[in-house]
Amino acid sequence: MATSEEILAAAQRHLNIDPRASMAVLASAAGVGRATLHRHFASRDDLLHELGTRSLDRWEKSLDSADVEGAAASGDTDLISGCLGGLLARFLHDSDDFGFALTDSYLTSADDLLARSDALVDRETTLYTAAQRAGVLRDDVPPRWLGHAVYGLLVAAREAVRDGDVARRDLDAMVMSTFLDGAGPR
Amino acid sequence: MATSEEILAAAQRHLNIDPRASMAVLASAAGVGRATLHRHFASRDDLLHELGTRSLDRWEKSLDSADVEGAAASGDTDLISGCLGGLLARFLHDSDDFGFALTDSYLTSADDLLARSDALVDRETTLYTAAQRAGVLRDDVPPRWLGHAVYGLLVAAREAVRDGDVARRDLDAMVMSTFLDGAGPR
DNA sequence: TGTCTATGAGACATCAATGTCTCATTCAGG
DNA sequence: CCTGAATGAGACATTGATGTCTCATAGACA
Repeated sequence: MATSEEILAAAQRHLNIDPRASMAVLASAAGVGRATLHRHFASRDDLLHELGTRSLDRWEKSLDSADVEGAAASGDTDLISGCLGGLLARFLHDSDDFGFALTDSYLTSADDLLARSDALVDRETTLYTAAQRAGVLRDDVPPRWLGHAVYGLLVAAREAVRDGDVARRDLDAMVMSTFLDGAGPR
Repeated sequence: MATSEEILAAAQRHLNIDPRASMAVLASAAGVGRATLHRHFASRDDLLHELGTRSLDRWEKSLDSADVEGAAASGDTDLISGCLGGLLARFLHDSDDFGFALTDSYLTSADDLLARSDALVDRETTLYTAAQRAGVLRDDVPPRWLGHAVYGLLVAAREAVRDGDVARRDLDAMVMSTFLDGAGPR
């Protein structure tokens, strides 16, 4: 008996390969009849919305776990620095599961998801701003650009692993180092 | 009388907003009847394939104009450095028009486009490898990772401008500086 | 064993998009 | 003013996906 969780997990896994998979494909990917899939999720939008929500849940949880607000308020260099590193590692870990959500336009389609996403961006921006003040990140660029850069590197990391150009175990350090120090000579 | 060029331009423009636009939508976006659109491009795949080809043409042209092979072969620090800067500026310029091709799965769908893309990646990797040897880029990461990082920053740049977080005129310098020096303190 | 629930298979209607075709109109060039 | 080519509007058949529904069955549990 397949639970909704198992179906979601299978759908997630398969959408990472083919983001446009039909309900029929997703059903068989979950080893479940199409009717059963519809019993768990009335429509494709329902399914996508649930996955989008969980993706945002992860994101939010990462911000919580890293105690973004605490680090930002402290103004402490080491604390902020560690917070950034932890956050990036969490993001990379999450993108293993929810990578497809990075570039696909699910989040853009639903207003409520979009609103939540904006709120999370704001929380994250708080940290970048504090990091700039504390001298952990450069302050000659808009803090939001730093957020975009992190996002871009997550996309890059996903593709790099997918293409086999970088081993997963090297990823965290490589992305963090590229983000902080860039690609210029050591 | 709309030329194929005008139709392609309109389609390109509109696909940057809505990558899933139907033929009917693309036709009216071009100010043209649906039948006329089909007279110019027999199928949607035809249209997408043509746009994908032109996107790759631009990419290839950028590599040509920057004389990637020449710079790589020279081994000269300044030459390679200038080549990299020029290349990045061209990429950013191209992404104004072909940005949708960055994340959408058109290139992945057609084998011939994919093959061309791979070949261009190889050419680009040549430059990164040479840049590492010449001390222009760090050599403690795989050269292909540098390619992915550039790609990721292009995606980031596109979103940053789209969201109004970075002015277009600041983009070239910001992306280049972020790529080379990272986000760490100045 | 008997019952009850969830399931899979599949039929069915619907819908949106695609690609083809026809026909009347328009418009440029002779 | 003609003529002919290109166009727009729209009809049409087809396809693929969606969502609903029915029914027989397998399996859990009393």
